[in-house]
Amino acid sequence: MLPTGSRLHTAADFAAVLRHGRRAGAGTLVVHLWNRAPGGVPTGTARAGFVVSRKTGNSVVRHRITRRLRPLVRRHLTHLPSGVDLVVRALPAAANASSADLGHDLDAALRTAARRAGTPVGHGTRP
RNA sequence: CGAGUCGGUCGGGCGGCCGCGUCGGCCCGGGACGCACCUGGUGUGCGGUCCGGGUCGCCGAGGAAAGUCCGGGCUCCACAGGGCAGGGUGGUUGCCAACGGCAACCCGGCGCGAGCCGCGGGACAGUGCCACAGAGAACAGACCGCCUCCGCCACUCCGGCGGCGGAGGUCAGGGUGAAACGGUGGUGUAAGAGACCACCAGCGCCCCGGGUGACCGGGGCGGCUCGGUAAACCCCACCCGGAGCAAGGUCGAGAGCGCCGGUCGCGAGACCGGCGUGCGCAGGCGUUCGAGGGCUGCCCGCCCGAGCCUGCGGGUGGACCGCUGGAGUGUGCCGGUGACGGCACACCGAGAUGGAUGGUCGCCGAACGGGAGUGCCGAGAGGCGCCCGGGAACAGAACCCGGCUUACAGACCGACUCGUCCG
RNA sequence: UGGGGUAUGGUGUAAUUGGCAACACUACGGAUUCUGAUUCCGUCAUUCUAGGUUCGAGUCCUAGUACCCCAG
Repeated sequence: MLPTGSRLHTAADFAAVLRHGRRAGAGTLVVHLWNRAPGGVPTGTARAGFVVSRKTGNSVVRHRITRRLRPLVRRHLTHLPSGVDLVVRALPAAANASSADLGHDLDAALRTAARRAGTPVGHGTRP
């Protein structure tokens, strides 16, 4: 589990990011990126949340996807500017994707989303 | 050795790096509180408490955590009672907190057997249904056949015999069907038939014996045979309040309203702070005539009772408790055929909240697939061994238990049955 | 968490008390035509799965699978 300050907590948080954020997809997942404070007022650290639909698989499959995504997202979270919310939505194809696949797709999706949002995003150090 | 039955246990292991949650210890910082001290500052120290951070340590998914099919605990709402309706269960005796669960036994069916399977009460309380086929299907029926009698015709070795038609008798035989006035043998008869007899099967009643009981064994009598379906309606016996941890509780916030104080204003009033209550508007029904609620539906009766219902708008939508120590787990002894019960000792084994219990890498690794073949056993098939590949099933706590059902790669242990061979 | 519903040819729907699974469209094959369209004929079902009751199950019972809906 990510630290409390780095997580999205309520349905309203998720709805705001999915509604207003920039979207970018890559193979197994879709990334939504939204800056809560565009004026530049720092409102805390970057936060992240995960969405895995029931169509993806049963509970074991869904939980495994979240567990694999969590450390991948954690690496990016420290490089995101404060006030940025991130929602990672896993597609059914993620059910039988390895961690390397997910990490590759996450990097690509984050790059395009950040370019569209005009937010500078530092690259996570990937092996 | 092969084939199989039942019960039980486990359900990948080790390590490196990174990471998460609860609880506890230590350290640091902060908030309010209490106490103490003085140089009387919103100061310093101490104490417990709350929050945040760091660090160390313990522990951290399952046999089904699943489906949510039953039964309970817990919480709230309730509850004088009666009748009808509704739902559930269905051999007997036990076990259990309870159950639709479990055990043993009975009955029926299957299997050579160990064993397995069964919604397994009632069809003389009543109603309904039994298609098609078939002559006839529910207090049945004469199509073919068999037999008797009558009429006509033909043949005749004069004894009869055959054909057609009609009137009857008959269910033995054929054929239909899931099911056809019980089966075999005889007596009897024109031919037949429980019409009669013997044995057997089955039904009902009675008696004796065994068993707590379901039921079993034996004997006698009776009428002579009397279908199936209740997972069709139904009858009988027994059981059944409702909702659910988003239950429910504590604290905080809150719009509106009321009161008090302060500031501004000549004033109406506006703003700020504190306290209390817990919102406003519209419509309908109702407080003697009783709305509404009370074991869900209906009726009778009884009780509570001043609010209730609908629509529109607004506020809060936070934290904590409940939350894990329980019909708990393990071992031993005792009672019981067993389910289970009793006693003693030991142990604490997850508590998340967009939701932790992991991510990644390396090594070892069962099933399984392929190969070399002849190292060992064997007549052979094959087995053990060797090499390569391969890499672990079903599945994730969400208040907690007892079951049931369903999914599941495999491994191991115990008891037993059948077959073959050897002694 | 609680409750309800559906599943039948490729698709959309029928099937009285249990008794021959029906209709329309599509697809395919054939006929008609010089060739097409139209028309006509024919073919296409494990009634979601497994088990049971019954002589007999789409229908009744039990268990499961998939999908959909409602309330908080």
